[in-house]
Amino acid sequence: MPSFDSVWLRPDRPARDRRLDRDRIVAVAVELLDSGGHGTLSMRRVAAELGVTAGSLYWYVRTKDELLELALDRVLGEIRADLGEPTGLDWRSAVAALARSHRAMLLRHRWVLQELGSRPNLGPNAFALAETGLRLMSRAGFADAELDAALALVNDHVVGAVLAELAWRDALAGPGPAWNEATADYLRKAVSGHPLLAGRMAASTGADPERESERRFTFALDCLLDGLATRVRSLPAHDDRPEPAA
Amino acid sequence: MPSFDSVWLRPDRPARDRRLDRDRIVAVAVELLDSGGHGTLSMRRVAAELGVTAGSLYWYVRTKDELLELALDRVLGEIRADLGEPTGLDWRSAVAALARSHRAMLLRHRWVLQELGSRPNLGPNAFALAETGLRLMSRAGFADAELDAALALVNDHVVGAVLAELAWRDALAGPGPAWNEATADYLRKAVSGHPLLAGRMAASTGADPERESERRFTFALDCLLDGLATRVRSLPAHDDRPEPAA
DNA sequence: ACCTGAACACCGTTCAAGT
DNA sequence: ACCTGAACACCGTTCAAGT
Repeated sequence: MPSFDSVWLRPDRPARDRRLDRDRIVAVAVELLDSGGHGTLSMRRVAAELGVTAGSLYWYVRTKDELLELALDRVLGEIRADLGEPTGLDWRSAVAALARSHRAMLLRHRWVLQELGSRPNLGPNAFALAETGLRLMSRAGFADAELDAALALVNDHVVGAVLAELAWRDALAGPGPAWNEATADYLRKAVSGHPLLAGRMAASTGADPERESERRFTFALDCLLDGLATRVRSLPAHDDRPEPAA
Repeated sequence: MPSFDSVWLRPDRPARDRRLDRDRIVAVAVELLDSGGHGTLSMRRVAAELGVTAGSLYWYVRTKDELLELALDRVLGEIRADLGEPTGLDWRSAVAALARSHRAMLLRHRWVLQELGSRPNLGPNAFALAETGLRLMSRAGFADAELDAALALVNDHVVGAVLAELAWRDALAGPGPAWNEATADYLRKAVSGHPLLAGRMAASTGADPERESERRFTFALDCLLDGLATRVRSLPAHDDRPEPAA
């Protein structure tokens, strides 16, 4: 157990005569991650991109892991926070819009999912995003323990769905140049004992994977919101003042 | 784009006078991953554990990534496949049992989630698991496009929920020795503009995180199954013969 | 205060050479 | 056929020394 000493406890150093700051470093890191995933991110490469030596980064950031933490929070800021304010949308539409914005961000930055599971997320944008979600669920009529359970239901599904989507995206792009005869043979044999799976695979070959993903996401979202809706009517309409502290 | 040349296309070499095989290598890899995550898995370490040099592993496995693929499929085999056979359970209970078994595996092997998103999963246990899930959903009354959408809904939620759970597990263990005053200060300030979040955090301090996770998982599962149930009655009861091929 | 340059202890992977 | 041993091209991180 490392002693609890998060990046968020140590603010950026005040500017003086230097050539670096956290902001520029994080920007380069996000760029590298976007361009080629974790494989293309190294301290040496970030430094090179900034015209500097690797060691100098450690003046601003304690470890590579901290840099990833900062990068994660930065892209979390891309999710629509305006949905927290009253928008005139009914709660289902608002929750769906937040989920779609969340999903879009995860698809833009494919490396983010690897980060989400590895540590608690203590950046300001993470907190702001959570509050936005809680606001929507609160307006929907949830409170107390059900408030975060309802939000988690939607958030967790977005994350899980995009994870699966990313894993299969390239493969489902269909018989590209990489699909040789041996691959087809293996797949045939692998599903031979699995009739339902074979049926689904046959039915989905040739389908546009992007549209397919959209369809599934919409189906899932509808299911989730239906499930939530049955639990909502028991509660009176609820405004978004803070709950009394415990 | 690497040409498509999965591990699953190249069977293990026939046994002769050798000291290694895929099985032993994968077993050691899983052990190392379980004990300390990705950080403790290296080709050199696996080799050392087997009394061998790193280079020799490459006789059985093309890359470290392939080794991870094999390790993933191995632990996928720990999920209850017996639920695919008729059990006498109603479909909700059967789906719930599969989801719980899935979740338990992910919690036992915390490194698995990192693998799930990184590539399509072509191992035999992955296919068998998919067929099991499809069987349950088919018995529930789903067919065609809704068959895999329904399964994905449940699977994706399990994955997303465990991801979030693992991220927060240690932190929510509460004010351990690592929680110094600075951390508390930071958290207070960070949630100060977020009343709903502050309320939830206050309400959850001191709660047993394991029980809390269980509660949320159950809530979510109930929601999902309710959502699915409303879509199921329109279809006649359905046996699990293969669908006609396309 | 900020950055360099060199070093340390690791990696994954390749490949001649041994048996 | 199977494994060794050395090498290559990288890593993250540390730290004296420079400015």
